Amino acid sequence: MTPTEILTLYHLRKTPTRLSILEYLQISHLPQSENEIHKKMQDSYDRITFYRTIQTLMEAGIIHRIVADNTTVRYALNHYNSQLDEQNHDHVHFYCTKCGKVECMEEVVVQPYHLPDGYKIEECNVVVKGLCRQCIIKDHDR
Amino acid sequence: MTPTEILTLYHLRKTPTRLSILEYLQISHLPQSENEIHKKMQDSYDRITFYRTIQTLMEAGIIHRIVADNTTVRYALNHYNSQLDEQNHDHVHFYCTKCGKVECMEEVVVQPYHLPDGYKIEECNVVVKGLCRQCIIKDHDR
DNA sequence: TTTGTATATGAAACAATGTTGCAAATGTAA
DNA sequence: TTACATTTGCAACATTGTTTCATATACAAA
Repeated sequence: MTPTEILTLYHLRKTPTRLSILEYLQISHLPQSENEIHKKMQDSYDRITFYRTIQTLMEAGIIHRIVADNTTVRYALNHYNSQLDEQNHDHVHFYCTKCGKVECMEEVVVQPYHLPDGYKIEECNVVVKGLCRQCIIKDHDR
Repeated sequence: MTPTEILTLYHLRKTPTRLSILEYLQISHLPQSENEIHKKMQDSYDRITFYRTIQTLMEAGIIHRIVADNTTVRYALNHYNSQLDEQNHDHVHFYCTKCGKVECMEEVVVQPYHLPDGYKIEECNVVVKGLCRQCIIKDHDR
């Protein structure tokens, strides 16, 4: 689905900032930070617009925010289960403590948690921290 | 264990800022934000010292940081299993999306996750978001 | 194609949080 | 009491989050 098609589907206006962010997230293998998105968009970038665009896309359920750390925030497209036409972002996120890379582990599903009576669970975020393949290899070389 | 005893145990100097933060976290039922700690410490508070004290206490394993959200960071004392004298902060954190409260759910243990070969897991953070008892009750009243 | 209008943008202005370098202050061991 | 390694607090700055409001724009309807 193209960025234009996505915005049409969600009844959102096709503004340049929205289209640019969606385009960039689509071609990105990994979740991207504001800074990384900024670099790609160059001059056409305005922080306030970025901020509001992110809000809009998140509220619509088009993207999700990954908070890996108190200083590490990334954004990624939601993936859809085409059969159910339903959102499927109940996956685990991986954060490499050495290189700072963040990954959506689409195949690793979040376990259900039970809280004491009286709590209502809406969502569950899981961030697994450790070393990625590349960083383990670099470690061995030393 | 008193703050003084904790710092002695970890071979850290007993400075006023460290003692104040530990004292406050000990009497706090819930994890506290920098802002909340700041209010308690009043004039004797310096942001840079706070920042570095938090680093020191976290590195020592005395406290842990809970990142519930990109704008919600709290700190809490680690709890110890007195029998094993070992750290036990592999618990789930709850974040109320209505009142912003954060809780350590000591009794809800983090499920083990398996990542593809090549990843080395060091730590796993779980934040369950939803409504707390009080906010559910308030919701019903409306 | 033009136009009206609800929506989105971007400037200004500010709050909160994270971070480093460095000189002065201080905790603690001798 | 002293010596010194450690810690503090100031200055200075970077990043991120947020609101208000006038202007610009997307797009539906004429």
